[in-house]
Amino acid sequence: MTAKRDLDVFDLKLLSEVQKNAQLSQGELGAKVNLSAAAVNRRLKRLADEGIIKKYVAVIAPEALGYALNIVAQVEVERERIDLLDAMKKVFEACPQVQQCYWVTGEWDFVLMLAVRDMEQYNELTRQMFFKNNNVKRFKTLVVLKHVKSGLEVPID
Amino acid sequence: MTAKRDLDVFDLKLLSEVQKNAQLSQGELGAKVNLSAAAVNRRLKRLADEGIIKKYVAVIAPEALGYALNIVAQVEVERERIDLLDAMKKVFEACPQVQQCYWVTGEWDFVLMLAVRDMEQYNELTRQMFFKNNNVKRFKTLVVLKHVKSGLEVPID
DNA sequence: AGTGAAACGTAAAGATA
DNA sequence: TATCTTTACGTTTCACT
Repeated sequence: MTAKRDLDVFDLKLLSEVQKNAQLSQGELGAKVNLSAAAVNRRLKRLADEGIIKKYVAVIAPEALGYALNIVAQVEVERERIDLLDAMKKVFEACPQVQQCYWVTGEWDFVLMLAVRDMEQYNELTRQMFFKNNNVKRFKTLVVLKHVKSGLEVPID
Repeated sequence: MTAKRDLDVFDLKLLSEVQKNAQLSQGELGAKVNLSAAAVNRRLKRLADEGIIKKYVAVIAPEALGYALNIVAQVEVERERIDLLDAMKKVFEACPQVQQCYWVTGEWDFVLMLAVRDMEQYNELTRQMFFKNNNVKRFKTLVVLKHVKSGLEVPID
């Protein structure tokens, strides 16, 4: 998260590759982008040091762990007092079943993506996070029928 | 995606670690879960072979590439004919700015998470994907003010 | 032309699988 | 033990004097 440098075409190609697949060796990456393994190593290290590569993670199949159900929940709050909002964010953030939570403008205040075992677990979570919280004015549930696309890949032009 | 085996406590701990940080060496992972590096190696390989670990990826800071704006778009379709839906899915899937797309029940048919450079790019995308498509009945835009939480981590009990 | 910074490739050393 | 990563070293390029 340090300097603001311009990324050249090698950096962009490397980022494009590793955000799709971080398992290639630096030698293999080098072959793809026309650089030596050492150059790849230096560039990846630099990109990580600068915070451009935030982390490396394994992506797990949720079904394998019994988390086959995804739900989009939209939440409107009663009052937009900053301390109340912060308290809600903390609750959402701390809940392992909340994979993603966005604070948004528009008709709703929060959009959450949840991964749950089943409807019963979702009902329980709504009780905990929504009904119990008297700053939640209303919420709406959208059940995911199918993942058309899911990832965190950033477009690289 | 082969066998359906029961995951033991070591597997679960390993999955929990690598989905947060896939950069630890197998030796370091072993120290965390009380296993030898070789055992960690065998287990990770097996988890990958079984499709439980789907892939390893680098997570990139979108701002570093000029993608500082996220938008949740909700779409309702005109007709739920399967061929029309499939055509829409293909369009959403193929668009690099669409990070995630879910087919859902309820008030809307699709929920999309977009990463765009600016509002202008979003407007352009709505023209391409929504206005041009006469199976899109209506859509609603929620602009993300803040990422409270974002990831693909599966809860591990 | 001369100097310094940045980045490369090769190759050896060190760490990991 | 084989492979991959990291570092050291000498070389190239380029911007600026």
